[in-house]
Amino acid sequence: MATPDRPGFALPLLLLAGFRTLIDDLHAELARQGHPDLRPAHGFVLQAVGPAGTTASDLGQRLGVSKQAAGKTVDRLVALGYLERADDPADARRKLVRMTAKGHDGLRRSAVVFDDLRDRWAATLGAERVAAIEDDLRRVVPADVFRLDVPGWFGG
Amino acid sequence: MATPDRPGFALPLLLLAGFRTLIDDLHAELARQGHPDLRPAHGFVLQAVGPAGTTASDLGQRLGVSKQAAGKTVDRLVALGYLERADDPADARRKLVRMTAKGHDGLRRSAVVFDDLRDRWAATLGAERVAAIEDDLRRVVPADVFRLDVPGWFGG
DNA sequence: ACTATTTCGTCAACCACGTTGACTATCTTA
DNA sequence: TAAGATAGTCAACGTGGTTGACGAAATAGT
Repeated sequence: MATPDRPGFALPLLLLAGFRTLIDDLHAELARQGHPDLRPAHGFVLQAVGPAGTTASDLGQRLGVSKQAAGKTVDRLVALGYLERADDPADARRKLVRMTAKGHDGLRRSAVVFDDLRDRWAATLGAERVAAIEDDLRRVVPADVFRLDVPGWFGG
Repeated sequence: MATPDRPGFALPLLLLAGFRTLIDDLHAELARQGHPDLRPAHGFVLQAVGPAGTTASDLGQRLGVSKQAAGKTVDRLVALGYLERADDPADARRKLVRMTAKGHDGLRRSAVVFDDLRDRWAATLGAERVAAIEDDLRRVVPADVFRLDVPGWFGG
């Protein structure tokens, strides 16, 4: 991870490397646990769909992409068995997007693995330094970079 | 940036958000400074090409992608005027990939902007906390996640 | 020196993920 | 009821990646 002589280059590179390390470890473990075709982007999507379900347009807004892009991603997740579509009885235009049992399983396992990876970081760095990284990043990241604040997540 | 109740989800999200914030700010500023069509991926590529130039195969290895993917990316950057190809007099198979003056300019400006953004983080968090984030991430990221350690970067 | 192997670049086909524009069907509102 | 906003979809396209195949050129091994 040697970086150029300029100090500013290291920070983005290290943030990306940290993210990629976590994601790579997550998906290696998920593949072992029966979810080999879950891709990095899918976790965000499942999370944005939420336990209550959504529509493609709303999903696009939550993820910050167009409704068409969201629709195509839903297509893929449906083909993989993680999501399903259903008609909205109250609005014939709408198609509700819901997680299947497989979707819930994948998301639940992701959460467990992420907790585990965070513990591993805490074992190396100390719990307070991991918390400090999170606190610092929260202070420096605009509140609207991601709007994945779907209430009720894993609340049970 | 509210995240699910599970603690482990916040860390990857915040690392990604931090990275994206820096990259978005960088490219907004680069667009203002005459490089509107420089994309996030291009900075990594220019950096991997280095002042001495490379070949597409070597570039692919440095970036961890196939030589074909590297070749296509070079095509795009050549079309944009950031890179140029030249025959290797010592090996007729090889085609040297070099940065143009525009390429050097873009990379130099990127470094300046990144330094500036890091200073802005230091103004908010304190210089020692930014340094602590970098140190912590270095300890937890495997050494081979990125091999962009091209010697001599911005050394002159 | 000649064959065998490796390496470099490229072509083709494909996939994931994103974009914009256009269009139909449906719901809302004035 | 006519007009307008919204949901989903189709098509075309761009970008960044993949694998497989292939010719041309360099290198290794008799």
